Amino acid sequence: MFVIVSSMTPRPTHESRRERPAKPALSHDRIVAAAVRVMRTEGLRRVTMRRLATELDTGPASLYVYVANTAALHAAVLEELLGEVDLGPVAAPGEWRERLAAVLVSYTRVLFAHPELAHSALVARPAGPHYLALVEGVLALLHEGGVPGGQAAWGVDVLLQVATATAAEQSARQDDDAAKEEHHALVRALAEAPPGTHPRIAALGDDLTSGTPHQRLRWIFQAVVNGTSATPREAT
Amino acid sequence: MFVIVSSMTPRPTHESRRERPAKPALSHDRIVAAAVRVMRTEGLRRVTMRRLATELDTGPASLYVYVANTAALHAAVLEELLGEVDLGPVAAPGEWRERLAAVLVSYTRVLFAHPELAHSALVARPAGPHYLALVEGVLALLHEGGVPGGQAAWGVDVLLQVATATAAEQSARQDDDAAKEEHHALVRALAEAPPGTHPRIAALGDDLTSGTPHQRLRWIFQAVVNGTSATPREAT
DNA sequence: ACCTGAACACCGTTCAAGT
DNA sequence: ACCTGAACACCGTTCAAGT
Repeated sequence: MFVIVSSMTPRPTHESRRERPAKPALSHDRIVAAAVRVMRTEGLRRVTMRRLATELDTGPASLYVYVANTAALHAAVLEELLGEVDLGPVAAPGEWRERLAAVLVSYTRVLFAHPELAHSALVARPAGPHYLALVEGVLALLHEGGVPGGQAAWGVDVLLQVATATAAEQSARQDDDAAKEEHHALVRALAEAPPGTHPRIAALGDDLTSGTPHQRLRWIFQAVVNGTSATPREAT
Repeated sequence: MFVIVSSMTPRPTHESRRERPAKPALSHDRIVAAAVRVMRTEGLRRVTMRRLATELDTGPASLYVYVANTAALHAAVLEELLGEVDLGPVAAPGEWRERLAAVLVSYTRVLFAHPELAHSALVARPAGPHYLALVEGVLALLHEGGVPGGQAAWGVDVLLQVATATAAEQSARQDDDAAKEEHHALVRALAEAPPGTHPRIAALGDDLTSGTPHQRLRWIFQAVVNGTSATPREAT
């Protein structure tokens, strides 16, 4: 029995590494996996080179062999998370507009779950397989809806941008007290704008800030899809 | 003559302050003014509590009497900069769509000049007079164009959001080598996507990344205005 | 009330030196 | 080639103590 156990234990390559299990080699994948882990447990704010170095039991300088900088690290985390977007509606039956909205809502839901990530997604667009699959899915649905190619090509960008920006905004408010206060200040400023100098703001009143985030998001998707579908590229 | 000069020199209130001119008292305005100064000369990245404290010849803790945190500071800088947006087209003659596009282009131009600010503008919407004036101007033009109030109320948000996000993205690429490389990676990934799995991306090819930033921006504004104008709120 | 020194708890990134 | 220690040059924010 002793013999069997002994034969199952991998012999360390170097005598000097006998004490603990050999430290697994660093790699881009291992760093990103650690980053996702830290983000889920401590938030993206803690996904720093130094924190990750600690997590991987090394020094911060070592990470620069595999990751160019902090922004690239965050982009890689986003690409990983994008795997959670439900692209099922692309191939499902039903009205194309409804299915497109469903995909975009799924995308925003993923970002909502990770507020700070949405913020970084606005600047650092990922270029990985999950992002490409999302773009392909949106394009397929616009194509099915008869949207001309040139318009779809530019429209997909706007749709994802609007979805990302909305998620970044809403979710920042969700768990940041200062952001919440800032939003209240805007609502108040809009409500108190003098009709003399701000007739349109006064005329619209509460309407400017009406609706739930979900209602607004649905309308925004509809409006951008309609605009994309109806606006020829040569118009300008 | 000696007497005259002497009488023109303001007597210091306290003997102990005689040596140098009295340090002017801190205030929100003085802090924001210093922040704008530092941003123009060193970039928003240097607009930190500590840098500003140095600039104002005090310690970082002192600033917290007037500014809640760094995000609020950046929002105040943005509000200040928004004073540069040209709202002339609002009251000028001409086609309303053209004038609306002109206002939005002016807005993005201001943000383009200060890349990092655009980024922060996506999260921290200012609530100051310059921002209100911009919202009022956009609403006035949508009203002139016969866009129903409810749609204009929600549309103004989308228009400013899309303008801000585009500025943040384009301008980040403008002066950040890493961001430039990231964009190239995306262009490459789109160009190399296999037609088998990504038929729509392959079909559109270069079209996905075609056009100058200005051309794309013009089309985006047109499309969002068209969508806002054509999409009733009860649709969803 | 306003201001501050000092401290706490962190950052990103580079580079020469090691294996 | 890969990895690292150590250093450089910074951060935001709080709090007890002073004026």
